[in-house]
Amino acid sequence: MENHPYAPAEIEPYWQAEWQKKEAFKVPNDIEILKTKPKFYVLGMFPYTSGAGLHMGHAKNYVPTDVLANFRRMQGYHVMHPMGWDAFGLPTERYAVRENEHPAHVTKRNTETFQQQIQRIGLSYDWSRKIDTSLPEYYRWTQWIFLRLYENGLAYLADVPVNWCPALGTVLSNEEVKDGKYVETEDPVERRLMHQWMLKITAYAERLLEDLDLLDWPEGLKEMQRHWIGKSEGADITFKIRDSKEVFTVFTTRPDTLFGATYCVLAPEHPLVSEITHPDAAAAVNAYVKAAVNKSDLQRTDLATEKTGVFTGAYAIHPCNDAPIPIWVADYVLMTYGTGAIMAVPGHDERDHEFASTFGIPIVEVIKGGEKPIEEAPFEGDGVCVNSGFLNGLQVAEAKEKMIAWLESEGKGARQVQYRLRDWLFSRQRYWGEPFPLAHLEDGTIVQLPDEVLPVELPPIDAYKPTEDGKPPLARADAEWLKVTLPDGSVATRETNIMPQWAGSCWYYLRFLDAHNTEAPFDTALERYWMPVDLYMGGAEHAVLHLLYARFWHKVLYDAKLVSTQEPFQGLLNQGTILAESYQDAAGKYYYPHEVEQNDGKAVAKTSRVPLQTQMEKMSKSRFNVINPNDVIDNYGADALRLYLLFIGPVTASTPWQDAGVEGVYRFLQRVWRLVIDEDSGELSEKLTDAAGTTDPELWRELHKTVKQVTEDTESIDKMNTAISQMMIFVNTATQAKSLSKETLKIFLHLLSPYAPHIAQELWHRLGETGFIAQAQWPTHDASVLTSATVTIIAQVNGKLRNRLQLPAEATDKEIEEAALADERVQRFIEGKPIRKVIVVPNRLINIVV
RNA sequence: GGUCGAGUGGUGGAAUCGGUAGACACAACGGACUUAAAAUCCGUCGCCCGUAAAAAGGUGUGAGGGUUCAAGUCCCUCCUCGACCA
Repeated sequence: MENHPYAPAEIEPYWQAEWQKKEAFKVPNDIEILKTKPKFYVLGMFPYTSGAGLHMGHAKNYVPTDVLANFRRMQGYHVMHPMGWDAFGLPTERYAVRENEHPAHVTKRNTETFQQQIQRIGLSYDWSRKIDTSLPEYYRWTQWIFLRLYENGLAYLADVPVNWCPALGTVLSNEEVKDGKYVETEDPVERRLMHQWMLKITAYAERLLEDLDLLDWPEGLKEMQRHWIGKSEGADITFKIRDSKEVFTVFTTRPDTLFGATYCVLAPEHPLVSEITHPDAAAAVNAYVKAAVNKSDLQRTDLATEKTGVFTGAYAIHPCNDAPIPIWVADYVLMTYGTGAIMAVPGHDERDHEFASTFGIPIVEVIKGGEKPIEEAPFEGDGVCVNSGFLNGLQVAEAKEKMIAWLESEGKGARQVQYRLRDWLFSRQRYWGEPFPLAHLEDGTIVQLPDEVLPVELPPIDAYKPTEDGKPPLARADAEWLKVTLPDGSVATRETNIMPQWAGSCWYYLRFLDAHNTEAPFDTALERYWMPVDLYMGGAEHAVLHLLYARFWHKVLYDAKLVSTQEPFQGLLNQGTILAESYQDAAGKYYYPHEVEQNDGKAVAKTSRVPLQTQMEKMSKSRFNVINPNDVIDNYGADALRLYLLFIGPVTASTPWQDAGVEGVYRFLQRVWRLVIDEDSGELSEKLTDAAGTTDPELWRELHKTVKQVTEDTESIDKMNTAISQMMIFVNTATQAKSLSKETLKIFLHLLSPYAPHIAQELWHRLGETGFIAQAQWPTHDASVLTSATVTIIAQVNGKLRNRLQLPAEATDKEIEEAALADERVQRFIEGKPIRKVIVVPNRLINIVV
């Protein structure tokens, strides 16, 4: 009977408590002490603290970052590795309304649960730096940074069409709306013009684009950001309108096709529409404009949908040949992109071609090179200009330049750069968010509140919904809060919008550096020491928006000389998602695994016996396939959870969860345990000796091989799975050894410690060491131990493996060739045929071509 | 529809600069131990052919073609899946 087996449930809570009590992972805030060592800042994206608690995706993010933090710490770095809560936001507010609780109470409970769950994983956070974006001591500085944006003219009010959800009484972002419904509740969403705060992120478009080159990010991710910013170069072209003084401007990336423009289109929202529409067409145009307003941008621009539009009865004048071209109104042109008007070239643009075909508008070929006649299909490729006056015979690139030069000289247009990126809609009509530090004077002027009065705290209100007259929930606050006396004695009304959920996460990585500063958002010297973040890791769902918003704020802070780096996140990785089997019936209804049984290899529902489809999908509550990290810890311990998450594949790969795989790493940990502890007695294993590690050269060599590989694989982050493989190989070898040097074992425990900190610490302690192995020095490998006297040379004939030869490491090419030719098996395949060529790859192989 | 990424045993995945395909695990199977089971330990484990058992051989990284002494890796065409954008 084993009386003293590996028992993670006993050792893990003990060491977690010790680490916390002795503040093992606390980093000093004293800049003089910090300067004595190099720094490493590793950050996992902080969680949104919903009531659902920690899920496997969080663990898949926080475990690898923790391994890296442990590793760098042991290598002698000061490591910034903090954790906090993204706590403002709509889900919490909705939950609070449902349960009739204050969102602050809900948040407090949720964050406590999160912290408890995270701590059970044994992550080495410096908890003294914990932040919560919904606490006044934090959002005071979010407001403070907003004022810096405001002062620089980067925040403004505008009437913009927004996604308005009447049921929720709030504006939603485009990401929250799909098919005209709020993604979470399926409540219908309509388009509405509203007075909203906007942030001028477009002013930074070029830098946000260019500075991507400075970053060590995966190329695909940079590409996504570039695409989102969407820079296109072309020209603005001004069109006159026949029988009118009005003109309108279009943006085009294809000025070379101007001669092919056979109609123009104004967006339904374009201010000129009502001005120029011919009285005969007014009724049809008005009706069309009204209908278009409620469609989403996606509905309007989708290539698959039928093109619609109406003719205004008005004509534009072609800038080159004064030909009249009809002006239409169509909803595939958006007011929010470019100028809200286009010149349509059906011969060389897919949408224009479809539209022209539908409405019988002429299609003119101006670039030669299409495979089909221009009436059948548009040609968007490169070619030679035709039917284009002074452009005839030119290639597209030359024609663009010549046309732009001509437009500029004639005063009819100009070179122009256009971005797809829009300004950022920055206000919400909700409660649970940061109030704006602004107020409105009676005459309509907006004034910023002085820094000294921050934070503007959220007032208590009786209901978290808009007022009857459509004002945001904060307008329900009492007069004492709503009225504010300014330094000059005048009285103003507070802004009652709040900031969106993104605001708090735009700068939290800076607050961690100096989390309790009451004088400033952070100390400048600390910022200069720690920034930039060396590795930022999070889910791919944040690849665009969060990262773009945070980069934007950071650049504003940089311009205000508040931070020292152009970019916040030097390194970045997206961890892969965890997949799990899900079960669905023909109607699309999901079933929990415990409701399913296997029948002849096919899944069926236990009660109804209906056949089910089995598929690998991302773990999520709605798919009924979630495995809770805390359940895994209950059964196997945190070290097994950590190892398993890393062992199933590269950190960045999406991999399926398999319960059996956890058993595998659990067995590995048991083998590690048995290397040190005799399970019968609970004492140290009798195999352990005080002899030097070198007394077992074979194991000593395997150890050094392991040191080398674990160091390299951990450093590269994405190879932590093979680091664990090598540790397994070492443990398998050590298990078979008759005796085991404590020296060897202790070196191994260093390697294991970042990955499985609890067991490493416990065994370290049992071996008589004091203190924390997590604070010990990372071992280095001795290259001379790894070199060996003989090497295995692969002998190939015509590229096919025929034998393996053991040869002295210093054998010359000539000697290798002789040995290979003398080999019996090799000879059998040469069979006296003439040798045409011999290739020798040093220390690796020889290939004989016959 | 476009852009990017990926397809390797029954499964998750290894494989440096093009140089031993399948490391390490899981599952499965066989054996030892046990009254029995679990646990543990030892062994087998791509496919084909072959054998009493081996050895030897052939073939094999989604499909087809190419470059090379040598291709999972490089190039071309196609298929499938995923992510992002429209």
